Amino acid sequence: MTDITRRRSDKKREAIIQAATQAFQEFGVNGTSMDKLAELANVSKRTVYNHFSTKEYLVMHLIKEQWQSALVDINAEYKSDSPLNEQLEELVFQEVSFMCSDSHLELARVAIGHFFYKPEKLKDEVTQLKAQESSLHRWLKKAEADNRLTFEDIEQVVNEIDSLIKGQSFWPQLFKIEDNLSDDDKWRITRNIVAMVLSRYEC
Amino acid sequence: MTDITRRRSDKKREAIIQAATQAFQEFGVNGTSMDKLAELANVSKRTVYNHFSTKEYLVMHLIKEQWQSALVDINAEYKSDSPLNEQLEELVFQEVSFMCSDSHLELARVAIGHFFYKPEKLKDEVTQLKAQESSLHRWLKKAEADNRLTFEDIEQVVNEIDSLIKGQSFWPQLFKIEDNLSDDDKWRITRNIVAMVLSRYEC
DNA sequence: TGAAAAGTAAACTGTTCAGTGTAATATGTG
DNA sequence: CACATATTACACTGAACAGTTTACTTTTCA
Repeated sequence: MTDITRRRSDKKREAIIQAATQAFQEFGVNGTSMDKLAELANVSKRTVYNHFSTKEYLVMHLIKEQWQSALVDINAEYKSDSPLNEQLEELVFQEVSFMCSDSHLELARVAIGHFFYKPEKLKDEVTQLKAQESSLHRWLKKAEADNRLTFEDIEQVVNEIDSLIKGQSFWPQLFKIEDNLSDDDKWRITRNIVAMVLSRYEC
Repeated sequence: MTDITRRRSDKKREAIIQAATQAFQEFGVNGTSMDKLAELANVSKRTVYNHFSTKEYLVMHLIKEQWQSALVDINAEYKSDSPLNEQLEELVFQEVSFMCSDSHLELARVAIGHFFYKPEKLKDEVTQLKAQESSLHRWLKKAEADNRLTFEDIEQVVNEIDSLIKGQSFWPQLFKIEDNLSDDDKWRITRNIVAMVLSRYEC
């Protein structure tokens, strides 16, 4: 198989993925027939099936692919010589931005539409997502060890911060109840969250 | 039409509603065929259609019916001679209990399953739900007028509290990621939320 | 008891849709 | 050119499913 052949094939494949990504978000997996999809991708239905043997494979491929591209490493080293609010704002802003990013929302929409009535499967996938959230975890631990924050249950704190982030930058956007956030919005939300957290847990 | 006739008819109707409620939660609206439903209700398919002329009518009936039964009036009068934390805890506890009640979760599951890819319709329904949330609103306003709380944007505060409540007593339960909450859990969550809010906004 | 109301079983219609089979065509390689 | 690989058009299968029709039975009640 040569480069050029592969290139044509890859273009078709790309078109399928492109169309599927968009259609699944807009109409849902169930609302998108393979015929419709092929038409949107400007590709014959048979070609779709040559690349993805079943609809389920296509869906799973998309979810995993988008997961990869959505997974931006959020990292913020704890610094004992820098103000807490600045550091935490930096971290929370990254989380807020990630949560309301198109790539993450799109992924969440497809995944939820696909898994909503398959809670066992959903649980597995969510477990993976949780790995993502350990950066905040680590930062809080170090700040506590450094005697600048005090709390009893770190899981509780992470939960609270997570709730504040998602409640303002994820759930409303997921259901298209609220518009996308501007950078100003994100910073405003971030500052309020940090102010709240520090007023409660700062020593 | 006499009482007894109505009684047989009503029993059938009740069985249909009962079966639909359960099946829609478990398998989703799309995952529940009218044949399956009739079988689960121990009723002929035709009888289902005699009571509900289309599947859509049945779905909407259920959503509205459950909405009614779920809508417990949450009320807490602001009292200037009573500690803020006690009052707010009472109020937040009511909201937490409502959010993670079976009736509310069931409603949310059916509604989200039904509306997930119809954002326009969803928006309408959510607007109605928001009326529910004005009790917290009123309480906060009075506490501020009484100079015991200070904040700039009340919407912001309501949003934050709402996020904290739902992030711990609604979303995880909705997706069956977390088990139902015990009363102890609810109080623990409530106390933490109130402590956080007051540490930030109490004068 | 007999008429009206409600329910039942089962076959049927029409549509949507995932997935397949096939024969023809296009594209690129050696 | 000859060969291999991809793509296409399109007809087809088989299943699921919303909603209907029909011929028949049960329940209620005047």
